[in-house]
Amino acid sequence: MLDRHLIREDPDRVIMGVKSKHVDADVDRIVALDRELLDIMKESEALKHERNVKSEEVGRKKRIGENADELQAHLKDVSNRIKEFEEKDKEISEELDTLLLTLPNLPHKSVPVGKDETANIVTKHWGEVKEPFDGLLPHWDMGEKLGILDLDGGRRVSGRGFVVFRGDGALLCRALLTMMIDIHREQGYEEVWVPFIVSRESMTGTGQLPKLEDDMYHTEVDDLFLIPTAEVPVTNLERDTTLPADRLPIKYTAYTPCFRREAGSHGADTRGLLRVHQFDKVEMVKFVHPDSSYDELESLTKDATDVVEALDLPYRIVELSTGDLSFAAAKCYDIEVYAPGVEKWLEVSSCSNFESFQARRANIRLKKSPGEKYRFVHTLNGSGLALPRIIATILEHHQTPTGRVKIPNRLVPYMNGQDYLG
RNA sequence: GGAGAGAUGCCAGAGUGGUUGAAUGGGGCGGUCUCGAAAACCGUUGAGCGUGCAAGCGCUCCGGGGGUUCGAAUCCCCCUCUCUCCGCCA
Repeated sequence: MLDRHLIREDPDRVIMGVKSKHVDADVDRIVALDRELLDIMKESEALKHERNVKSEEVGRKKRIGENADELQAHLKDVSNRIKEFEEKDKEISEELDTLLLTLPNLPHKSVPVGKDETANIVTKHWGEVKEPFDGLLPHWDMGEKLGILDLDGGRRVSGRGFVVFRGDGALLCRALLTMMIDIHREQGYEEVWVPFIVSRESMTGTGQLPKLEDDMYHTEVDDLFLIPTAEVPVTNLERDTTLPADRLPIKYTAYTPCFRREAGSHGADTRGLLRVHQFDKVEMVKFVHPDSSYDELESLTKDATDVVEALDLPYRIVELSTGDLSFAAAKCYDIEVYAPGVEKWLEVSSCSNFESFQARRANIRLKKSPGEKYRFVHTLNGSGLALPRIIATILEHHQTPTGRVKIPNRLVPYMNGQDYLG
């Protein structure tokens, strides 16, 4: 949600921002409704003032036994007019609120302007991209060969886009999750374990709804949603709270499965582990003081890349352009690892600053000191990391010409001491 | 799923139609006292919106929504949540 003052005072900036994200939203209509609402409010407040003052007079007269019939009749009329204004107010507010939810966050001024991902900027490279050797298998073949990945099993149980890990593959999942969480705990995050199914309010609070409803798994009878990311339950942990500045930053990390219908995405990029309907992920979420959120974004990104480095995987950081930025984000870095089997950079983490966009929707305020104007905290989150593509990359990057897969040193203790698969 | 009880300010807890935005206590903050601290005493302490350079003024908010009334924290209806008991169950 954007600040109504901003929309009121600088509609051009909002229009430009919305356009740069390729979102179709009627800002002019919003500005007009906002104005209309203000006018209604002023008139109706004047009437309410009259009602309050004169009602008190009625009370006073009655107490001393005076007749107040005439005054009461007049006030009846005032009350009816107030009611009319309130009906109008309600009608317009509803339309305005609906429209406000369709407005995306505005990109930060540092974000490269561009129409899509071709305008993204690579800001950092780390590690050596591996030249594919003869016989290097893509992860789906390697996984099946090692007996740790069962794509048919997933299909049989749930359908296309679901996978099963077996034996050391399942162990690898647990090992990765535990290692990641341990790293984040060392970095100062509190580990939380949260519900995987959430209410409509929570989905709206972080901005998935109303826009992305088709991408969610939804339980009809209870109107609950399977989470697409831990961002949703963890950010909503602080919904409707006021946080004192000295408690910030608050840093949470959580493992959750993630459920995505991925409506409409089929084809080349969906093979093997590249795009699945259910996957596991460790997430970091931060609630920070609005003045320091961009510093916090840098450290969040660093916290995510620490994990990639612990896994000895080459990566690059991509700064997303305005056209590639998600609905709620003001700025975002993607972390991509290179998988030599599929010869692709795979996105394994998105680290975003949402500024006050989510906090305003979810009503997460900053406790103000006396005399200060009230503000919302800033929220950020980043994956640290998403499992399937990390596993795919491990199976490809750490694959040896002898047909085995080397376990990164840091992960070995979590694999019960095992240093190779196969 | 059934029965009952409840939801008030940072917390506890009064308040059943007319100076109640809200008693009282605790906590927080400021002060007096003290070398300092504690104790004691005094003062202060909710939020949002609108308007204004500001001081201020106005409106709204006692879980949420609707209703009755000149006037509602207080009366009526619906919903949500919490607690207790019963049932069911991993």
